[in-house]
Amino acid sequence: MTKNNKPQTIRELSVDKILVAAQDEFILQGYKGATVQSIADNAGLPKANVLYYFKNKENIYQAVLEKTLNMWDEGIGDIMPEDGPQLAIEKFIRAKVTMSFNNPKASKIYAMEIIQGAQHLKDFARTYLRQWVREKAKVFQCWIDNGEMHAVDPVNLIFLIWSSTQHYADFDNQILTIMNRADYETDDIEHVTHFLTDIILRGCKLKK
Amino acid sequence: MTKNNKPQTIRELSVDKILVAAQDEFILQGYKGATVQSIADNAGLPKANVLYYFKNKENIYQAVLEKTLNMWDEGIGDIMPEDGPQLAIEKFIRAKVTMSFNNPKASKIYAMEIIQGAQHLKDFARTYLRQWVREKAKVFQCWIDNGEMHAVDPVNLIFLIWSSTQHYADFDNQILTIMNRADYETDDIEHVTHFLTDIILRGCKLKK
DNA sequence: CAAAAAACACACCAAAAGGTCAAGTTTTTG
DNA sequence: CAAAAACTTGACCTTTTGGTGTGTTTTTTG
Repeated sequence: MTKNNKPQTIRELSVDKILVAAQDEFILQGYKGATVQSIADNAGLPKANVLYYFKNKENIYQAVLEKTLNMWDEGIGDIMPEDGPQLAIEKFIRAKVTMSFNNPKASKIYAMEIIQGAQHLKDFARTYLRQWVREKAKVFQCWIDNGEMHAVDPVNLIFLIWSSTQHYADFDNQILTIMNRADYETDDIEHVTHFLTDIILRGCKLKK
Repeated sequence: MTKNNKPQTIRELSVDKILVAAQDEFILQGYKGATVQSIADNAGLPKANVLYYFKNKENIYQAVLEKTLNMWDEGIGDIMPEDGPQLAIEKFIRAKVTMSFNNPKASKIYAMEIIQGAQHLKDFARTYLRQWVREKAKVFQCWIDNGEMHAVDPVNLIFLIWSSTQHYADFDNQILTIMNRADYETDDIEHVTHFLTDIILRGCKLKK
């Protein structure tokens, strides 16, 4: 990972501005609805300049998707056999909740892509994900076989944790409306993490 | 509800064909990306004919949204005080899971609308939802106060049930890919319902 | 400091798409 | 059965938009 803190080239700086603007635009308008002009405006660049850095709209979107997937990958945490089921589940939930609150946009881009049939997602993402779930499900299965954990379907457990955590990112508008609030606050991360951990751990008989 | 079984007018027939085609198109392409031409093609009508029944694209989308919301409303089941927490939660989960499997498209349309900021949703829908959650949360709170149920945050419990059930509709592509299957089967409804009910009921200390 | 490379930006084009029109045809109705 | 109402449809217009071409300016480099 190139993580030079500040001294960015002019290219890196522009590309970054474009990607940030593009993410917003793609979320708000969808792939087809997003216009290069609008991305350019929000990035503070003329359209031709945007198309100087990215050959075409598809390329911009691919770059946004890639950035999103990297973020997902980094933020997912891990499920390690040595942690044991209780700690592993808690860590996993905490990682996902934190990511949902800190980076809702990444979650939304990804969600829309999947809902719409993953038309732009390369195969590697699909197979990679399947691999990931298989692997982690196996870890849960071990715990179950060892009697460290109640026998719940591991794959559906992963789905449950994904869905319940990502919901706070993808549906933030609806949640805030329902709770009659303008924005999330930092406390919310802890509160939601605690709520979900409590229910799911007890659901797995890992807590009284 | 006008539920004449067969003798539909030519108008009802055409409107229906258009709405079915439009739903698919809006899911696949998003609002801006959907084209009236494509909707017309999939409905088997010329474009001008589609625009004879609906003044413009926005109206088509509003009609699709309305149909979706009605479906949601009918399928949501209810949370009735007299059922008690255990039965009520089970009924609620079953209703939502069933709807997710039987009508994933409605869920997707709704999800996309919310993710994108509910730009086309009338206010009444937002306030209605808030009202609904408030009301049901109050029922849960009563059960908690009466000691019929462990003290879990009712609003987040509703979110948990929504998210975990709708996930099977919105992300069906991803789930099927991961499970290496082509389609859902009828058994899946029962399996998922049982899985979620089991974990969530135990999470609420309503089951051993 | 000059030449080369990178970045910038105006003007333009062709295709796509929303929507209108007007002239038809079919169905309903009195 | 005739008039009216409902429906159908190809042609057309206008706006939007992705993308290009060309020339200019800025930055880097030897």
